[in-house]
Amino acid sequence: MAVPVSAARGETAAARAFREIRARILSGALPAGALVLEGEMAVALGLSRTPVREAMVRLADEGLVHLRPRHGMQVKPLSADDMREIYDVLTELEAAAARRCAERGLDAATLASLESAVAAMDAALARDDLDAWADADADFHRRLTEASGNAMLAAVVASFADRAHRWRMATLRLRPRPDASNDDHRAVVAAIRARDPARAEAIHRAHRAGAGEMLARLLERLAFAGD
Amino acid sequence: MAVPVSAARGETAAARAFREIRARILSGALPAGALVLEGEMAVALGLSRTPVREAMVRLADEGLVHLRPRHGMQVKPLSADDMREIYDVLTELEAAAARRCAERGLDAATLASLESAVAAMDAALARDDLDAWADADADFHRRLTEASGNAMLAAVVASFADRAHRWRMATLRLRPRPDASNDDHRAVVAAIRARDPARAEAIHRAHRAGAGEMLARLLERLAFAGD
DNA sequence: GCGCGCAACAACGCATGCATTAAAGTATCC
DNA sequence: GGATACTTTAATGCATGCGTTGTTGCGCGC
Repeated sequence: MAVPVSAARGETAAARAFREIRARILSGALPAGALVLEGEMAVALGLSRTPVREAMVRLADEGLVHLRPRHGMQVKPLSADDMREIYDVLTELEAAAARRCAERGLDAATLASLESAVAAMDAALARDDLDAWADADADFHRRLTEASGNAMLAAVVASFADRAHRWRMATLRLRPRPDASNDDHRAVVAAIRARDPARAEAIHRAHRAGAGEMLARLLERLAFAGD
Repeated sequence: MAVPVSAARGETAAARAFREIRARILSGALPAGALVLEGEMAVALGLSRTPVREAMVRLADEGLVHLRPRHGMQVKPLSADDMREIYDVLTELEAAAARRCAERGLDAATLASLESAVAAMDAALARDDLDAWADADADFHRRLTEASGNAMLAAVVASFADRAHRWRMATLRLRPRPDASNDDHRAVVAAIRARDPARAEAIHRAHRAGAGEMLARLLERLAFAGD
């Protein structure tokens, strides 16, 4: 069973370890709090400890895990407060991205790509496919930040979205139907198209802040129920 | 000469390598564009390649260097546009931090620590000690973001401040005397003390945006002059 | 019966060696 | 004379081994 998982040609073992461990965390295969030893993961991936160790260091740097010498890598449990911190950062940076898009003005192709992402969200919701909706939603946010023209901002947002990803997925079916989200996104795109920076920023800020607070409260309820 | 530089007790070799290489980059001892092989750095630090390699991976993740297999680690040259991207992120996040400080209200000790940082900037400027001024300035920004109550935001800001650090230092004596900076900081602290979030955010935003644009233009002039 | 100390074990952190591979230099052919 | 192919060299990426260190379990003493 030490089959190298989907061995991409030319990919280094370290990159593969990073990608694979990250995927297992984001998918929930490695649940929050899980302790994984270097040796275990090395065997599981069919590699030696060296590339696995490198991957763990990178994941720790990105905030997904915590390294506890002699105890292994621990998948970081996220508290409601952590979620608020993450969403505060996302709110500020994405709202700024929306404003920048409206200021710069986007070309027709980029605008169309944003609108098609919203359309995908609508379609997913219409058929009650929440997983597809979440994918389309993440896609929209990614395209928006990339369209801002600031690649470093987009990278930070992507990293923070990663950290929150597990919990967004875990609460996907516990939260109200996200019809309002689709409306918000549509309004943001409209504001960008209308070259109205203040409106684009305000709508997106309210959207993210609201979503963050909702998730944080949901986590608080879950933690309470779990006790 | 393979003397382990300031070997802190209990610090792992990898941590030491990371800290030392980072320090050399920030201080300019390793100039932008410099190519350093794993083996060279390992000898220079009196370590083996393994911890050095780990440090290089981390530095690459943090955006300070670029890994070019067979060519070594290259200290990232920063363009004026890179500087604008960095400062845009800093502007958004620090302005948010200032707002949050004013919203939450800071205890007397934290407010005093911010004011003492401004006082240190004043004192440094009064004796024309620009290096001390830059240290005090960095200290102020660090304390402000940490006081925001959002540790993740503070960590991102610190990371981006690192990336810009080399160029701030390089242009320290080419820019106008930063008297206005001190005034801005004083005004931000006053707004926080007065619990005026909008004013705290607006002042700090203008401060960072102005500084970023000045630095970016300075870099453009330098690049032009360097050709 | 409880607490403290010691010993065995296991994971880690690092060094080292090896195979791979890309780059550079050289020689040969056109 | 120039270009191409081959050889050589060297840096990398990874595996492995060893010393260190922290932990856990057991035994002994109180």
